[in-house]
Amino acid sequence: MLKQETLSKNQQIVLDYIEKVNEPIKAYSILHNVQKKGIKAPLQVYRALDKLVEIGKIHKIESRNAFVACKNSSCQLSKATAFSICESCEEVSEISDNKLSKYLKSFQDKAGMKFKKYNLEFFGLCKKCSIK
Amino acid sequence: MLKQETLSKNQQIVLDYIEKVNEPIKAYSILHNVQKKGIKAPLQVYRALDKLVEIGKIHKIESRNAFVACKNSSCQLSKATAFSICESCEEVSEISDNKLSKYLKSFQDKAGMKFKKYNLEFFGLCKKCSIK
DNA sequence: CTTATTAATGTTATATTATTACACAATGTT
DNA sequence: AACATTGTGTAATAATATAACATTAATAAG
Repeated sequence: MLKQETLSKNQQIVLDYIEKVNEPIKAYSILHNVQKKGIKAPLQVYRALDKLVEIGKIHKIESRNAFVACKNSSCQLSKATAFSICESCEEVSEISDNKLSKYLKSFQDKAGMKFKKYNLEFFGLCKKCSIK
Repeated sequence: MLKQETLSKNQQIVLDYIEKVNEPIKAYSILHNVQKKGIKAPLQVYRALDKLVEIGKIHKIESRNAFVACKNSSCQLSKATAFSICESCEEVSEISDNKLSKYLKSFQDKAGMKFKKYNLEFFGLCKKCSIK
């Protein structure tokens, strides 16, 4: 039985906006853009973001302090995320590669510890930027 | 020819402290602890941190906004980092696993893009915390 | 060795990101 | 209805990080 079918008002407003922009966006930028919808304070945004991250609807790009809509239906369960980030134009894409995620999900460290979650961020130059 | 054999005064002070504590530590905590050495302002710490990250002497744990000394001599070249993070006690260890790093260094996304850098953070419970 | 260039420092102020604390309202359960 | 859980609203503040500017130290080039 999957939980949390319905989002609250603020969660839905924030998610709608993040899905609309379709690229990583920062919390205070979200705030500015949803003020017309009645959200007034940072905390209202951060609370919505926390919940949306928790249920896998969005991800946080940790190295950029930015949030992006999830493109990968399986994230809601696995919390296993991978991104490519262009260091020139800051374009970010979510990587969904079965082989990679399989490999990382089953990874054990030298003490045999397994992990229930990971976040991987790759850095380089995207196609456009590498020909400039 | 390897560059940057010698660190500047502030860089050395900050690195010494980070190596001494031997666990992830935050910028303002570093600041408090090196004030007796004459470092007075956040920017002095951040500038040293930037340089130390750049030359691979320390790494930033992005999900925690914290910095830790590098345990892995090859990082200075590769900028390829992996950590395990205990979500209970916040213990962080740098993973050095040849197979993993080889796999990730050669990883290409679906467009064939290769990456010169990555950061991977695994989350779970460490040995101590998992038996509690 | 002196001039040019680059890297580092010192300092103040400020920007950006995120949380605490508290009162209250809506929703779901028993 | 009573209770627990989750979400909201608001103000204040904490924590993290950078901009701008003046100066000094280190390096390298002539």
